Amino acid sequence: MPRIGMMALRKDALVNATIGEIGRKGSLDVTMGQIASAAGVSSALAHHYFGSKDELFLAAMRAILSEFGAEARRALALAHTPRARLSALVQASFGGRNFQPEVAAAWLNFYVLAQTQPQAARLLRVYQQRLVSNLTHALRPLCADPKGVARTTAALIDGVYIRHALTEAGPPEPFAAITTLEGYLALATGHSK
Amino acid sequence: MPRIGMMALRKDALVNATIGEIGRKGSLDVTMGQIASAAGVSSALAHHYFGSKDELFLAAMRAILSEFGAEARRALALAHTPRARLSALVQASFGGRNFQPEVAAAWLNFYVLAQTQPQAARLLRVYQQRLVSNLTHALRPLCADPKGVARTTAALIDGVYIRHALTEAGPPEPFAAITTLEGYLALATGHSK
DNA sequence: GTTTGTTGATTGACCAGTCAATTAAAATCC
DNA sequence: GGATTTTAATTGACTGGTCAATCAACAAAC
Repeated sequence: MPRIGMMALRKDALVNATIGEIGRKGSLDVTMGQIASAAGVSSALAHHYFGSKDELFLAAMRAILSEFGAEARRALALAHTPRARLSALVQASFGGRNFQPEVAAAWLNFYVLAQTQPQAARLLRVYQQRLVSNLTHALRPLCADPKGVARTTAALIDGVYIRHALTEAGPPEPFAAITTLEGYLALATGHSK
Repeated sequence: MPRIGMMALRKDALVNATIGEIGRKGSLDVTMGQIASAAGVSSALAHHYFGSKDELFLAAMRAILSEFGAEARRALALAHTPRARLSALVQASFGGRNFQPEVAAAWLNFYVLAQTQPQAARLLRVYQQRLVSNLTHALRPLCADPKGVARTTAALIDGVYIRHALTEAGPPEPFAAITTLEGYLALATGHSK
């Protein structure tokens, strides 16, 4: 079996399995064994590659965060006006794999993890600061208090996102979430999408 | 030792200890032993009165929810205009024991519990529906889309609340939170506080 | 023959829930 | 009012099970 280059493959599979299992179970109370067998390997291998459960969780969190970051950058690149950049950020928050129920549930659990794990807290702070900073930048030409509106927008995104994670609806339904955010932004900037 | 009437006393102490320990630890990963000794009793007694850890958690959740409900009712009773009722609901959300860091942290964890425990999910749904319904009622004479604004307001409350729980600030600082909410409501209704 | 990948078996700790036993207040009876 | 029976309160000790982490060993590619 030992073809070389398995490491990256297995790490990926384990990270995805971690997100999946946390999402499915809706809790951080998943065992290394469950994660490992969801990834098709033994629990010993998960320890071999990640060292500890905490580090595996952090890796999963980093994966989600960087996936969101990539999506945000992609959407921002296509938007050429400040107003369009706002909508791009909203769409990135509520689109793609980021809005699938299991990922949303995992995200909620990472919020909890951040209360115990300093590293998780750091990751979350970076994400939040980047989002607020992006929003502020886009809002600067559009309203009088860009920073305040950006903070409110970020909080609203979190709130809507969490409500979505809780009402474990079957199919992801981002329209309502996006509409809510666009409604607020139209109000706060005076510019509709 | 067996003075009668201990039951209510001990149940209260255990429920408060549960909230306290979950808040302190920032996670549902607290043992019956920790909770019990924080309440000054043995873990066997906690089981004796509550039967299981799940039921103790549910009791703690009910305590938080009903405390919030009481505060909301009290604040609503003092408000005699729709606009004042809105502010009363905001103040109840961000005031009192409800906004103390440990309670906020516990609240966040109950969100997670609601993904596993059907009863916890039910409690949370009831709270959310009541809040949206109260907000809608107050908003009806103030704006064109009371239900939509109510839902947005509820999501914003959740988002702001959770950000507060995460940035484990030392002293509770409700002013910023209330200002954020009042800012949105002024925008959405055209009426400042 | 060395490196990389992989696992089964094991360990050590921890924990929810149970139980039998103990205490002393309260209720009932004479 | 004293004796005794019931009942509430309380705990220490125990159990069955779970799980993260370790380790020694094996397999196959290089």
